[in-house]
Amino acid sequence: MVQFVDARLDASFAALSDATRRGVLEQLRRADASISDLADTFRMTLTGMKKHVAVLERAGLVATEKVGRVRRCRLGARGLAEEAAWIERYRQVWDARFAALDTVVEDMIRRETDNERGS
Amino acid sequence: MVQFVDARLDASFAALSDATRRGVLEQLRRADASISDLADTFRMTLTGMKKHVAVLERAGLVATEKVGRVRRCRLGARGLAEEAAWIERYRQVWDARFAALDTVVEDMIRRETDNERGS
DNA sequence: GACAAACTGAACCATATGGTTCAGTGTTTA
DNA sequence: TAAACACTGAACCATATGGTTCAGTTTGTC
Repeated sequence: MVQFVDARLDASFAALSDATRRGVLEQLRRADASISDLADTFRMTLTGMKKHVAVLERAGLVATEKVGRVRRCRLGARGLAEEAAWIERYRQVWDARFAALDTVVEDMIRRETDNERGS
Repeated sequence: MVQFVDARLDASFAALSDATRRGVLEQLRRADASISDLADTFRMTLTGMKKHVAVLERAGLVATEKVGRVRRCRLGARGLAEEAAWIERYRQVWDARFAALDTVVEDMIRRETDNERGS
């Protein structure tokens, strides 16, 4: 199973590593849109935008549906729970370090004021 | 400033989009390591691993320091706060949707049991 | 001083990415 | 039915990525 999670994380982090694609998610967060709408927003050819949407769709972050001649794009059902969890583990490590650093600094300050009082 | 954040997110999400590099972070989370150590763990040439470390370093996720003939690698100071915040915005959207879906489902179930009781 | 260890840099390779143009196909609309 | 619209697919291009080998350089050890 680990490999599946790995592949999924590969796909979604790769999808998120492009500013245009993050922008597309931002736009879809507000409202559904067609490929044309998105291409227009990001001043890009339809073909170019379609590729970006395909990347987001493969990662499960966007879902699309053809309605007449328009392809309606909306946020996908998958969410980013795995990704959030992965990142959270690291945030904890870093937070812990900063907390440790804080303690050291506080200690230093306390000792300094003590010395001042003493002298 | 937006462009800086954008470039940073590009770099860090791209860095995270490779299973080997996520593995390197996992290993460094437990203990610092040399390029050799990491290359050994992931059965890769030194040169190959050095490139991965360079990617992580450019993204600010890893910091390195040459000590004698060894390059010591450890988790970088930057953390993943920006990334966590970015993802969190989307998690909220998706959570809200699932909550809404839950309400609908609960409603359906309630109505069904009411009907059963009524008939 | 000689040799091994640990890294570094250049060069190469196959494949992927982010974009384009161009030539379609199917769908509305006048 | 003709024209316009929205998309789709193939082909192309430049550059990036993930790996390798090979030939150094620096540092530690006997």
